[in-house]
Amino acid sequence: MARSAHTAPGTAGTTPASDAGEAGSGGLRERKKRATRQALQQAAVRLFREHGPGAVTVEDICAGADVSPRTFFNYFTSKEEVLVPWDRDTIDSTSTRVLERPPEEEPLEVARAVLGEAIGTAMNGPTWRDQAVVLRHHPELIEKIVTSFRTLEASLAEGFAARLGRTTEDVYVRLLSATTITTLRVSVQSWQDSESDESLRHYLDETFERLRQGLRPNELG
Amino acid sequence: MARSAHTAPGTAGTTPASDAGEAGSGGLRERKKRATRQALQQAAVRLFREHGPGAVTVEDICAGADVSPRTFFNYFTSKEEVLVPWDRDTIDSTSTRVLERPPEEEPLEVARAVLGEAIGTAMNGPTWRDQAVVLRHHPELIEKIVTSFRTLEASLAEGFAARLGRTTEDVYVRLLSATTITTLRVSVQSWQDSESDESLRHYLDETFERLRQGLRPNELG
DNA sequence: CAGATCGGTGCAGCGACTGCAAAAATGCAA
DNA sequence: TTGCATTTTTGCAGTCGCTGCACCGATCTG
Repeated sequence: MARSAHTAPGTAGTTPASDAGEAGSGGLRERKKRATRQALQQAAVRLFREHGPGAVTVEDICAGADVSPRTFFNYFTSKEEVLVPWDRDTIDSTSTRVLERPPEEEPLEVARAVLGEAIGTAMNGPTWRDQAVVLRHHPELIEKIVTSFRTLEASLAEGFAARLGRTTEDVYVRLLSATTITTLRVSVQSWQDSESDESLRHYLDETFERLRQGLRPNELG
Repeated sequence: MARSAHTAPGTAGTTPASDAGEAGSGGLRERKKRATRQALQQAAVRLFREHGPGAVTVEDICAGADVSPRTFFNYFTSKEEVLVPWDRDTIDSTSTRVLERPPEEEPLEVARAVLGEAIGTAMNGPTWRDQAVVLRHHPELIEKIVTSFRTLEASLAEGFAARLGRTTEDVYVRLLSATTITTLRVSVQSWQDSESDESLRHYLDETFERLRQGLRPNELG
């Protein structure tokens, strides 16, 4: 979510001098918070996968994670938010990653690279596989987490605005950000639906190449 | 909504031999249903605009439309669905409109024409202006009606699949449908946000031209 | 160890949304 | 007009997502 309504126990200040690493850094509180969040997410995704999201209540999830139902909403603003594949760090770093790409690189190429990284990071998360299964079997849920796509889009737009010397309200910046995020969505979905074992990379390459050619119906498949 | 969960009093069978016109055609039932639906929508949009969507309950809306609260959900599946700018007819006809475009026309051009018609129809609706105001002041609500964009996208995809001799699962068909819907969204939003009195048509032309050029950062603005 | 801070919890409540079955409105034909 | 079938409206009761608030206990800081 863009700006969460809660005090959002997790997000206030990043740990001081935190190595961008992964180990159990930070104080005891930090670690416990991470543990709680992860427990909730894993319990939720597992239950979603087993019984279908509609049949799982927040109460069930919290029972599975061994916390109070009230606590769930200290971490997620909605039941379905546990399915969001990228975390705040990924989203925030997106705008700077756009800036760090080689200056001569074309915008489309920048987007492909940066979004490729983002989804790659997501795929390394502990719940990616289950999240993907759930979303594939219940495509309606994608609508519920569309907000997370928009925050990524916004971060991307920030990066492009800075990179191109324009504003985030600029039509070209908006169009670029919005269509490439959409392209990411299409790529992931096509990849998930495919029986073949083509890599996601393959789909990303195809879709972005199509975009680059102005969506003309030409040669390939 | 794609398939509404309800018996959906409105949608079962279109009036037999209904002229695609607009007058109060059909039997008494048909007319009353249309009236009820419109009363609900107008009351809702007006209240949303006056007090903000968060401060308006379904009960309020139904009081304004003089029907039982239960009835609201016979017509809309969620409170926010009253903000959807296109109706079922528009969505359904989209796929055939795609097929009816001149055969030599390029896909992008087809999309621009068909979506331009769709949004044009929407703008002629009695609640368009207020809907636009509400959505402009409360962009979060767009997420709530994203499903309606997806149904339009699906209809578009059907048309392109037929037109191009491919399937709706084809990556190119998906990409084409998804990105052009996104482009429509960007155009409308930019148009709404602009102070100038450029026509929506102007924004549609610019964004689709950008798309056609492979989203390259060139000359213009 | 004392006080400040912060996450976890219970509670009480609002409001969206649903299924069900009775009631009212409408359509149709005798 | 009357009777019957069909469709829409309504009330009711209930589930569940989600929130504000106030309290408690764990953690941190000095």
